[in-house]
Amino acid sequence: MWLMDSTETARRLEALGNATRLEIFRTLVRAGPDGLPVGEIQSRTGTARSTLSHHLHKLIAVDLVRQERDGTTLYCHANYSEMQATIDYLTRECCADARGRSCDAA
Amino acid sequence: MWLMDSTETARRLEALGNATRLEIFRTLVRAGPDGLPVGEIQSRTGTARSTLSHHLHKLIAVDLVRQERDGTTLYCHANYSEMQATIDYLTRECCADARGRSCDAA
DNA sequence: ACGATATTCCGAAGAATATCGGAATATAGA
DNA sequence: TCTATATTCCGATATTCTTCGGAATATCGT
Repeated sequence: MWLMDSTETARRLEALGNATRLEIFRTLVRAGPDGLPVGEIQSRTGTARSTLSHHLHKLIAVDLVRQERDGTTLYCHANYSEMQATIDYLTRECCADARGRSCDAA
Repeated sequence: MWLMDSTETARRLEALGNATRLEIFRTLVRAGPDGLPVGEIQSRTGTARSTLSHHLHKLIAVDLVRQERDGTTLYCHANYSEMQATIDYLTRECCADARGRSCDAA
């Protein structure tokens, strides 16, 4: 099993650490594996098209979102497994002390 | 049980979404509940004092870190329960689709 | 090829961030 | 009170981010 490193995690948290992008990502996650066209994200979140494109690219750059073209429309999907890997990192590295005691067990 | 909201989560992810701050936070988490003096974090992470102070305040502002004075030294502690609440938010809102299916179950 | 639709790229303005060295502040001990 | 130590605040710079409107690009159906 591949374990994420600190730098990559920071890059992903930075990507999610913006209210607009977190909302975009949540929208994609809720949409399920089939994803959503960019235009649909646009109308659901009310983000300007160019701004949305910019934010999507930030999420794509850290592999939390993927795009797939179908004709003229681009479908965006949340990358569930990479998101899970990120959460796993946080649980493992940011939630347990040196003795491996988890913070929710305290 | 209090559930975090999207805005607060974004603010926390932004705080952790910087390689230097993530390293600082990890250092505090590993140190355990007793925490560490600022000077100790400084020598462990090699961050310049003023920079470290700046970053610590960002973490404190989102309640992921707490400080407590003992004489001339300030002890910093990771706030485990708020970190856990943040991870819970991610698991709940960013890792399960509309039917509540979790991404690690896929 | 043309028109309609979907999306991205360009350029730009303003705001926020990361980082540092050095000055200022607070506390303890002699 | 004086000195030493611990930490924060100040000011400054270079970089990056957010956001937008409009132009450019890609694809489809006719």
